[in-house]
Amino acid sequence: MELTPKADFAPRVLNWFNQHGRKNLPWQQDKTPYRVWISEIMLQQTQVATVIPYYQRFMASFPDVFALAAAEQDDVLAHWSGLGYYARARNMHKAAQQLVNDWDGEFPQTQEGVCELPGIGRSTAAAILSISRGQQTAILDGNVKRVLSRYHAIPTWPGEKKTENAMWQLAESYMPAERCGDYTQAMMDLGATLCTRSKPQCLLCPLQRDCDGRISGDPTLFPVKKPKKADKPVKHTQMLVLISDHGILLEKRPATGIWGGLWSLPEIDNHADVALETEQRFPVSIDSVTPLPQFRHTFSHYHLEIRPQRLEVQANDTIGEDKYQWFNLEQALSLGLPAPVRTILEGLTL
DNA sequence: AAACCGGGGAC
DNA sequence: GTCCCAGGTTT
Repeated sequence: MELTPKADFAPRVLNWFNQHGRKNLPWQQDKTPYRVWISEIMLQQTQVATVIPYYQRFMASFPDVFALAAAEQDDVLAHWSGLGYYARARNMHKAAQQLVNDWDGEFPQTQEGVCELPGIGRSTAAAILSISRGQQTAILDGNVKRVLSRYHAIPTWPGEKKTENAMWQLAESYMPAERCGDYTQAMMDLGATLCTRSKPQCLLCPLQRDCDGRISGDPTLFPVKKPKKADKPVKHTQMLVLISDHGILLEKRPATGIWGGLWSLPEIDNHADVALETEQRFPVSIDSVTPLPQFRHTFSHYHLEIRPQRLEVQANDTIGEDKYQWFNLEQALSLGLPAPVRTILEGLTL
């Protein structure tokens, strides 16, 4: 995919930011890497209005990376309580300790370095470095993806690797050499306030005159939706867990096809009567039948709903066909088993 | 209920 | 490297 940058992009965005951008949010004062970092993590998951009080409480308790690193995890999580995504708070806490231990509490100077910290990827690293240090590193968050996919009427889903790569290239080519932090902030503001998912305000947009998405007549066609993955068909089966004095009965699968050559449990049609079918197929006498919990196993192109049935039986030590064999549980678990079969056997209490 | 979200982690 | 998930929110 090839996308050609257009002229005069950043100046228009920056000029719009001068007039309409937000400049008085708490994290826009004293823009240290630490303060910008915390704000970016909070803003990844939550809107500005909600974040503000959380941010202020957080900064009051953990004013710098040393305070955060020294804090108890429970205390950090308490300050996060209500924001959700607690893994991000745990990552932040871990990253703070990494910064103190490995970097004397200073953020690395390179994007790659910042990306080493847990919870910080390429885009968040770029936001931190551009806003706090004025470095020329481009972000590509949801806002920027929306702006770029509309401005260029990008016809493919941004989740595709090649689309995403092309968008990163565009993002970097538009990042100016001056006012890098303002530009990053401007792009986020543009996406959040004008170029919104629905009802974009094109008439107020500094990019309207050559925005291919607007010119197409319907900017909300972009970014194009994720292709509906024709949801996988669901198949159903019953697996027989025959248990006798000789162990558990396994069936060797044919060499080719699904689970080729593996030892599996005998299967019967989902609607078949378990006792009837079992007595027809196997020379056994059934003492009891117990349904085990049903569960789903997913393959690349379908789901398999498995209903395991446990049967206590009396039987001879051989079934009469080579492909069937009794194994004790330990032997069975040492075999090559399909994952769902292993799951069933591991959950068995004999 | 369906899309979306950045990063982590499995493969 | 690539794909998919966890754990949420917004539309």
